[in-house]
Formats: sequence, C-alpha cells, structure tokens
Amino acid sequence: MNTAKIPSLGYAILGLLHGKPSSGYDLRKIFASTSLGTYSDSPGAIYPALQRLERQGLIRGTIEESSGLRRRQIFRLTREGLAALKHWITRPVTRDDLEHSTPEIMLRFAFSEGTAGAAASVALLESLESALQAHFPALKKEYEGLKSVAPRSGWLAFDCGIRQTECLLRWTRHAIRTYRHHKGGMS
Amino acid sequence: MNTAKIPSLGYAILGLLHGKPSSGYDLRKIFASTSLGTYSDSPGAIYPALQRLERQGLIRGTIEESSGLRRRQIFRLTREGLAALKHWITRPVTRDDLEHSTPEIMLRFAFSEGTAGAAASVALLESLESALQAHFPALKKEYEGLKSVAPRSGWLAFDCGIRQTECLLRWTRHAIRTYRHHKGGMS
DNA sequence: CGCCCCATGTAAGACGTTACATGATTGA
DNA sequence: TCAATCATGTAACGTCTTACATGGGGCG
Repeated sequence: MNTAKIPSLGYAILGLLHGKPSSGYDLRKIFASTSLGTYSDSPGAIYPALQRLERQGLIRGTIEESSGLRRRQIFRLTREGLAALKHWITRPVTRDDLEHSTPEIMLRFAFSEGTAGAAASVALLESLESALQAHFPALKKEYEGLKSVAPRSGWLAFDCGIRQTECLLRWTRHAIRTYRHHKGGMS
Repeated sequence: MNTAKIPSLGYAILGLLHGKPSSGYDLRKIFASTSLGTYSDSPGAIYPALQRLERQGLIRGTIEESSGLRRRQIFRLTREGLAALKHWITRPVTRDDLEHSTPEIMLRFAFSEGTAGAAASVALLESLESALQAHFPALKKEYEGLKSVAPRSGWLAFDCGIRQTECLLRWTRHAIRTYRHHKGGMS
C-alpha cells in the first residue's frame, strides 16, 4: 500500500469528493461557507493539495468542456483514493489522536457512514469511547497535581479540558445509542 | 508597537518564561510532560522559536556558567515581551478566535491571572461568554440546515460541536462565578 | 467600458517535522 | 570505557498563508 502521509486537509478533500465529484472552486466554496473543520478556503492551500492527491493517484481530474464558462476540472476519487479514505476512517483511535487532533477524529466520523457504512461508524465510536476511558484517569491525575501549584486561571483552564472530554464521552455514548436504536437505514 | 505576528507556540513560551525563567531544554521538558496545548517538544521547533523571540526583543537569554554542566542559556522576558503577552491576553475574543483556535483562547486564559491579574481573567471570560452567545445561533442554524441533507454521521459530528460549545459556555460561566465568589486572592 | 463573479493557478515566505550532529558530564 | 542524560543546535523537507496573476463571461 502507498504509505505517503496525507495531511488532514487531504482527507477532508477526499471525503468531500467521495460525496460528490467537484472542482477546486466548489471545494473552496464549501470550506468558506461551512464550519467543516475550519480549513482554509484559500486557493494556495486547495489547488496544491489537489495536485498532490492526483500525483499520488488518489483522485483524478477531468476537464469539463461543455458549459460556456472557463475550463473547469472536476475531480473524482479513484479506487486507491477510496481505499485510503476507508483505511483512515476505520483505523482505531489512539491516545495520540486524542491528544493532538480531536477535530480530525470528528472529520473521520463525519465521513464514516457514507464511505464505510454504519458498522464502521459504530466501530469508530466504540474505539473512541475506549480511548477516552483509558485517557481520562491520566487527565484527572495531572489535574490533581496542577491544582495545588498552578494559579487559579491555570487549573480552571485545565478543568475546561476535563469537562470537554467528559462532554465528548457523553456524546460518544449518545451517538452509539442513536445507531443501536434504529439500526436500519444504511445509506 | 512591534506588530510582527507571533505564532501560538511563541505565546506559550512567553507565558512559561514569565512564570519562570528557563532554558530551551527546560521548556522542552514542560511540553513533553504536560498537556499544555500539546505543543511539540522537538528541538527543531523550540530553539528556532526562542531565536525568533530574542530577535524580536521579547526575551533575552543569558548564559549560565556557574554549574559544571554544559553551557545553559536561561531566557527571561523583556519589558517588550511582557507587554506583548499582556496585549495578547487582554484583547477581546473575536468570532475568528472561536472558529479557528479555542485551544489558543484557553492558553491565553491559563496565563491571564499570573500575567495581567484576576481582573484581566474575568474580562477575558466575559469576552468569551459574549462571543459564544453571539456565535451560537449561527451554529444552530447551520445544524438545522445540515440535519435534513447530511448522512447521520455528518449531523451527529456537528451535534458534537454544538455540545462542546455549550459545555464551553457552561464552563465560562462557572469560571466567572469562581472569580466573583471569592474575589480576593490576587497573585 | 468597467466591474464583479467564475475558475485556476503561482511565488515568497513562515512555521513545524523529522532526523541528524555535537559535545560535556555522570554513573555502571 | 560505554551508555545515558543534559543541552543546544542545524538541514531538508512539506505544508499553509498571503498576495498576486490571469482570463473568460455576464451585466449595467
């Protein structure tokens, strides 16, 4: 398998293209108008990213001549691109994922059902739940150590992190229940 | 005023140095052992950052000869550095802050009390609260639009974002109450 | 005609990552 | 003496940001 690293923006693009083949301009509009991970809508980020993905064989662009407007290139996922997307979505959540990029986990989950099916969504959620449970005691312990030495605003900020983690865990369980409840309705 | 942009890591360093003058190695250990924003502990990030900050006149390093070990350079904030740190902390929270970097707001708050005093901490919290309140309706509206068209995992992921925002707002109010309750005890 | 929207790109620079290099001291 | 730890740094590389460039089409 091609193991070149793909940045978060790359996966966002792959996920969007899987949903609907689009041009670079279309993608820019999506990034500009929605709070999808809040990636930049700047051409200097998106067009080079598309070039990289095409060079890696994960997407393929075809020029659309039909309409009267200027040349428009529509990109589609290749088989390899779909495989890379699925691989990214289905791999288990690690402690590292948790500490460095919760938003990226959410991006993975957002694309999971349409790309890999509801079973993969649930698997990702369960992986996230257990990673959170494993991570939580260490967080609490660091908090206890901090509370005695840090200024008030320091431990309060840490408290915010703990609350957000608890909130995330509650959401995870809620999402799992949502899937279990009406288990039908796969796309 | 010197308006060169300072990246998030730069402010993290300024805040830590304000708390306690340290060497690059000390800072690396702090980043490696605590979950302070989860910055990298790699020398390739920290030493260049220290050089930049010194070039900008925000910190000054003095070589410590005393102990038998290898040359150690201890960095301290300059007056300009303290001013830059205060300026960063006391500026109001914008919608842009909210969308792109909640962790950075938390870093600002964590350093606020020790750097600019409890009054600045409360001001930052109040600014955050009003920014969150202003941002919330738009979030909800986007959610309503999404719910009808996106796959389940898509709107569930968005729901997570909403819950986290609510959680952050609750924490903000809790933190404000904490300050109001025993208003004494400034550092 | 001038202006804005569509649509694509490039160039320069900043920042972080990974990996490597260096050298001194302490302890087995 | 060999390894680990303290302590600092550099080099190559990839990616993102900001700003600029280009060019067709519709509209007033």
